[in-house]
Amino acid sequence: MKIDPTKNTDYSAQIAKAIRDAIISGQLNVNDRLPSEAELAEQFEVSRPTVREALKRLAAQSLIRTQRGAFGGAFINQISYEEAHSQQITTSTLLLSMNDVSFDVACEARFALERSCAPFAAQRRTADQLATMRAEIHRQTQPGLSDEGWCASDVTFHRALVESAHNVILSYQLAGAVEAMQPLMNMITFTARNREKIISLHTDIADALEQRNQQQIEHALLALSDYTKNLADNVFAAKQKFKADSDSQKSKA
Amino acid sequence: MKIDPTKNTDYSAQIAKAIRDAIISGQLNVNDRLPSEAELAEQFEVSRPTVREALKRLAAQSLIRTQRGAFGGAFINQISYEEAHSQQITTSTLLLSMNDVSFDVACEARFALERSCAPFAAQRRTADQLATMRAEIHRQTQPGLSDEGWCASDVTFHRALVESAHNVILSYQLAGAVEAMQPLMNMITFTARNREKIISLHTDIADALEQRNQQQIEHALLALSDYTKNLADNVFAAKQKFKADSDSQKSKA
DNA sequence: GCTTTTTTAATGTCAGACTTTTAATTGTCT
DNA sequence: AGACAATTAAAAGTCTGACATTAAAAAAGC
Repeated sequence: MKIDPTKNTDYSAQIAKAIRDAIISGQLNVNDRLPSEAELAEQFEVSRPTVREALKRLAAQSLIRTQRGAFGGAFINQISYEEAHSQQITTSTLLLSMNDVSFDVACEARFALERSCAPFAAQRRTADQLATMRAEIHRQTQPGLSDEGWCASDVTFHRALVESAHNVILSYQLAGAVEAMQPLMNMITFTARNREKIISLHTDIADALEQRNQQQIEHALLALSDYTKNLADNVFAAKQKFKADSDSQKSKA
Repeated sequence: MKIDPTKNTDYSAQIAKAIRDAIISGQLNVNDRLPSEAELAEQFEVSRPTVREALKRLAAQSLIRTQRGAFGGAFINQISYEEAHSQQITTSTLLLSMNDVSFDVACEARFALERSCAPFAAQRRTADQLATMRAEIHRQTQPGLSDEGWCASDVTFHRALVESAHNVILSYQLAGAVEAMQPLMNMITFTARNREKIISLHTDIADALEQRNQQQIEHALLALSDYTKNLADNVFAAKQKFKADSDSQKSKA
């Protein structure tokens, strides 16, 4: 592994790439120890701070972990679902917030993805997940529930649905997608009447799941998607109207 | 923004987190310039190398880009779909390779996710995507096609299907998931007869899409999933048998 | 007014030192 | 011999101060 001084990227970026490639290609295995920073510096013919910058880049992607002290060093990290998940959420959240994705598109994607676990959820759901969903529906009916509490309960409900498919990959992908879209979803405040409607759709989903009726789950999810989109459209239209009104007020004054 | 010297994490990690949080919460906007490394060092009361390590962590996540020269510095990066996509693939690929996920689970997830775009694909597909799919099917019928060529064509085919849903979020999420699972898929080598069957299923999908028949698309995808799972089971069973045979050979000798 | 040169402010890199942490080793006592 | 304490060494973490390289802005020259 060598670096190219003529390339116009940082040494630290090149070194990070070299090590990353070695990990991905399997030359370095989980829990292997990298050479010490001093040794790496010698190997790559750069200074220790440069090596350290490279290692920090890898640490930021959870590719390595470091340990101080004798027999410490940098070790190849076994990436866990949790870590991968949280990284994915950070990335997706930023992507959405920085590229002003329309609510409709996000909402459509969110429920479409969730729909993909319906056939397996219908087959494999356990009493456990069903109980969680019923409990969350009950929480949602409480009149004093705050907006944050409502949203949190919503996430728990939908996560239970996803989990009931009993497929770790699906759970990982969907949980990431759903959670990343949460900030967008939070832009809507739900009135008591809105909540009532959503609770009824949630109940439909839970009932369908209990009866292992795939089609009905999908149908309810689609309805939920449409209803949420509609709600959002109204919210944004109202905002637009408010803005227009205040503008005309200003021009009068 | 200050850091806590009593905490037992690195200063560079703490600084990176502080800046990351400021970006996510919207205190720092796209294309804003961070203070220079020297100024940050002063603000956080650490040395410049420490600040640099923090910045490299952020750069590894494409949260910032740096520019040299006068009036250069670190700027908040607008993360693009492409970048987010490639990051996601790296993460997911590593996750899969390090946690020996069973082929069945991955395969199931892959086609299930793809299924989620069926209703929109049926509605919104254009001649463009259909043409791409037909072209790839044609390529797949060529007898001299290598294994790599086959897989590449497969990816292009399925990506066209996903794109035909015309939903950027779905495209982003699905492309990431599908691509991450490609290494697993590549573990199977397809015989001429296998290919024939898959081509016929691909044709079913393209036909269904042309007729805008959602149900048929989903049906074909499910069939493809089952067929692929079956193939994989046979491949692994054969490997197992081979291993058992060679083991008994050894014990005889 | 346009081009060229100079300045300047920033990142990129280096060398060397010191601090802190941590595990292995060695030593000591029971 | 085994348990506990002191020592040692190797490693990351941090700091200081310097120099190299870039690139934009400002100044100089035409």
